[in-house]
Amino acid sequence: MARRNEHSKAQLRTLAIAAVRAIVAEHGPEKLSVRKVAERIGYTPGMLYHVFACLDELILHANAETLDGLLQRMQAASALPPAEALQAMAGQYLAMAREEPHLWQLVFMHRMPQAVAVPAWYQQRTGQLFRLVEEQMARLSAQRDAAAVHLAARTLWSSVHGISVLAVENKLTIAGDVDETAMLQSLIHHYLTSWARDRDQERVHGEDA
Amino acid sequence: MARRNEHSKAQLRTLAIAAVRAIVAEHGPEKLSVRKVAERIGYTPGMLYHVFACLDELILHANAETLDGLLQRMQAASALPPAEALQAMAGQYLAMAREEPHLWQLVFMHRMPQAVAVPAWYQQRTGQLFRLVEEQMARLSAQRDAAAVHLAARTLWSSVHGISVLAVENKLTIAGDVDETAMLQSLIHHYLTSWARDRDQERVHGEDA
DNA sequence: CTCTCTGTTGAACGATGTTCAGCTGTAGTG
DNA sequence: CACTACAGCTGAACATCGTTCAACAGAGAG
Repeated sequence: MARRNEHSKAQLRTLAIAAVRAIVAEHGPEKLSVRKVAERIGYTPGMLYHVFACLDELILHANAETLDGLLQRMQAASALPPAEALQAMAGQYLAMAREEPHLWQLVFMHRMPQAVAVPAWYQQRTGQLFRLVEEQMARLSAQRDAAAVHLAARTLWSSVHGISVLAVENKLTIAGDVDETAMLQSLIHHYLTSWARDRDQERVHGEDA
Repeated sequence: MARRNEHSKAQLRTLAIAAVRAIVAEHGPEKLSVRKVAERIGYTPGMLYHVFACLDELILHANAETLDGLLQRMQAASALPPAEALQAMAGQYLAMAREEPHLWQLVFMHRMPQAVAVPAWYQQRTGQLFRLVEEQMARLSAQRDAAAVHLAARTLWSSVHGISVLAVENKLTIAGDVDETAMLQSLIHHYLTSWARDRDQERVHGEDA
């Protein structure tokens, strides 16, 4: 039974990643297991450890594909005028989260085991997401310095993230329906309106009205 | 060895919840297990199932205490002028997340098993958090209708949540340091500035600049 | 045709959440 | 004070999990 040589190492990786995504998309992240992945691609669990260091690495690769999908859709929106582009990007984030809630739950919930750093190839993806937002913020207010754009982009995108997480996990349905799309629009509209107007915001702290 | 009767059911619950919080605070959420909780309070794992339905219920109670702590600190801030109050509330959120990162990770990461609803007594807590924010938003713009306040409060607090989650999980340290306090201040300042000014925002969608 | 090497297996390990028959102390009854 | 009945708790068991690794078997080289 050993030494089948039906697939190359690269093929096995691709197969395994696809299996992870299929299992999670169909049955949710909590049903994912090494054994189920192996069974789905017709191998034994042990094999996966010749191709991935551990389950976390496999999950990270599956999540990278999800992020790549978002990156693509965000890039498609980046040609619009900045405020519209950011609205569209956030809309794509929410749309993807609604289309494949389980795959996004996998992205959100996954944590590296105890102080083990996220690999560079993965950080590069999340970095790119922020960069796309930064680009639009810079277009919106050209005279702002890089640090201000950096801060504002992270602020805005973390906020979009927060709304999307709670939406995907149905933690907003408490006490009446909420329209997540309206929340994202409200967030971006108001944040950008004030941010673009006010050039010295980084020195302003919350005093009084 | 059976039938010790040293503690009442209520005492056992309190002991177990405290044990969960101690284990998580010391070693992180991933080190939590029914067996460790039982060992810490000098009982066997089986006992816990006479007092809680499952591990998730125990975790939910531990998380409720964390939320209660935040509620208290937020309530203390609610006497300030609205904009300051919201800044202070968000500051408390971040402060608590930094003081007890592991306990907050437990709050953030916990999911109910597959479409099982969060119990009412827990939803009440998260509802209260939103309500405290709503109150301040209402104070800020009295002529806004309830639906607009509802939406804005959820938008703002979900955003605060997003920034705090990413801060606790160190997912913002990608490509240079970020000051989460500055992010929260920026978010609240700009969102409120525009929201309080613009009374017809709910009909405004992201058109062009 | 044989040897070597390597891809793959399958069994094992320790850990997890959860269940439950059964034991053993405590409380109530006579 | 003895006895019974019940309830609190145990401890072993089950199924599952990620991970490891000795051993095997098939492909390619000679």
